[in-house]
Amino acid sequence: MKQLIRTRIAPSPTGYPHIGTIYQALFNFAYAKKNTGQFLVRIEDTDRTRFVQGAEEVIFSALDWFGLTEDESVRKGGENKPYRQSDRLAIYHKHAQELVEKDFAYFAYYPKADAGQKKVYTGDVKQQAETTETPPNTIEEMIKSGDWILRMRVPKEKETIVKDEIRGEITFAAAQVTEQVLIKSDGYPTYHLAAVVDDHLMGITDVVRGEEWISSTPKHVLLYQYFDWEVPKFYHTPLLRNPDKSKLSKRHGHTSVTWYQEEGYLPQAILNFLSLMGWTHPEEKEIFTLDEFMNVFDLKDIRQVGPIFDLTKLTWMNGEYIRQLEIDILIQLLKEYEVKYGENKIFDGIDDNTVKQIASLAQSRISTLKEFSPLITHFLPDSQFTVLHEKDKDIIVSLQEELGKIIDWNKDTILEVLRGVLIKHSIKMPVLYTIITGRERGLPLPESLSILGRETVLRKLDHAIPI
RNA sequence: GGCCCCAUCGUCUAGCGGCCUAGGACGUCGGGCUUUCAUCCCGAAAAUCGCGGGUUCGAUUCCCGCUGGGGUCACCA
Repeated sequence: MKQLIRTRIAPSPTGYPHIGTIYQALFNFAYAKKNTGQFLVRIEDTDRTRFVQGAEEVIFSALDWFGLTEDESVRKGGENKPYRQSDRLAIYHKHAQELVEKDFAYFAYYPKADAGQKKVYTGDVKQQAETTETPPNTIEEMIKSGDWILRMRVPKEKETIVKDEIRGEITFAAAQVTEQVLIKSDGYPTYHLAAVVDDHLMGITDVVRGEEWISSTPKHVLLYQYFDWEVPKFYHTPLLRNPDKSKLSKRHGHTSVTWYQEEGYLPQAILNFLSLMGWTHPEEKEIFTLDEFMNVFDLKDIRQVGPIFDLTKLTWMNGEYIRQLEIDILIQLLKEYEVKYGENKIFDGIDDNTVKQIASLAQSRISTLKEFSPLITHFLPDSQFTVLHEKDKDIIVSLQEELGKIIDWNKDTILEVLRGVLIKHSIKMPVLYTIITGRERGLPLPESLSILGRETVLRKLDHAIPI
């Protein structure tokens, strides 16, 4: 019988939701769901100095936005609760105590003054400060004192072999594995202890996480051995990169999910794009749904090269998704977007039928929801047709006269009139387009004028007084 | 610096010893359609497969070295 697959992501509530977290969530979610397993979310808030109020909620709403909804978590509950590490302190203490008793961990003296110091790399690991104090006997005593931490022991001679399902076996010499702090002086566990304990207790079978964790995996393997627990399968995915090839960061790229929302990207497009970072569809398809992805993908096929996150290609893909949308859905999305992020109340005072026509014209011309509003400004009731130069006055007059003669007001009759004006004044369409709309590109003119309606167009032309 | 991971067009990538005079996509450039722009269609440029050694009848594909890039060496995750 096949073992039930359980995966997880373990984000820290330290700020906005990171696109890298979504990248991990995608693979974890897809792999679990593909195997009718479960995908859980555990909140790793053991570093209270970096804790950000409200960050937890934003993580969940981001997951919902992408449709990567978990089976178990703080908000969903589940058999393995609690799912927030700060609520599991007693569990970590109990297991840490077990390690102390088995002599797999020891107390090290670290006066409070040293707390929070980032070690400057010197080649030596400073294991503990000089002291004549007697070490504590239990975790409890340690926390009470506040000057001690708990470190794991690492066998001096033995090398540790880590099996990565994507990269194969990786061997680490003992000297490379530091005697990692397990419990900090404030009683909170470090990631290493907490993650191992939780992954085991929560029945995680497959750990899918970023490449940055490879070098600390031997510590984790050692801990599993100390506890005499089965080691889960590890998959280390490549890291998303900035254009300068460094690990994707705020400084050089866009890492916040919020940013993508504000820019008008669609979650399906982002997911599709992300899935192509380090993975290829067997038929080399570029556009596919999350369902299709789950069907055909395999964690083992993930490449090991850190891909550069190319916004240009994402934008193209987003445009593809927008073009595929049913027009009513697109309108719905545009409306929601404008309510949340828009500045112009572009949909006010425009009836549904008109909105539909405008949206249809815009659909092939926008790549993000954000691009819609600037494209249609000339439809706004108080917008004005622009005339930049006195020399164009004659053209405006011709337009007024000729358009005024139209009996059956539609895009074809309008186009015919416009053509006549072009010939009369010996100008080309781009010139006329700019005279009328004040811009060089945008929605097609005959259609736009047709939608605006004869009265409005003539009125606007009236107001188009040369400066 | 030690250790670990990695290395095909500018970018995302296909390739898993001969089908490769290296394929696709984005982007770029040119053309067509056309009422501006876009969509759409057609075409082009773009990788001496990082370099050097092997192994082999034969290497982009296997091995080694070098170089380059990335990650990691916290009482952060």
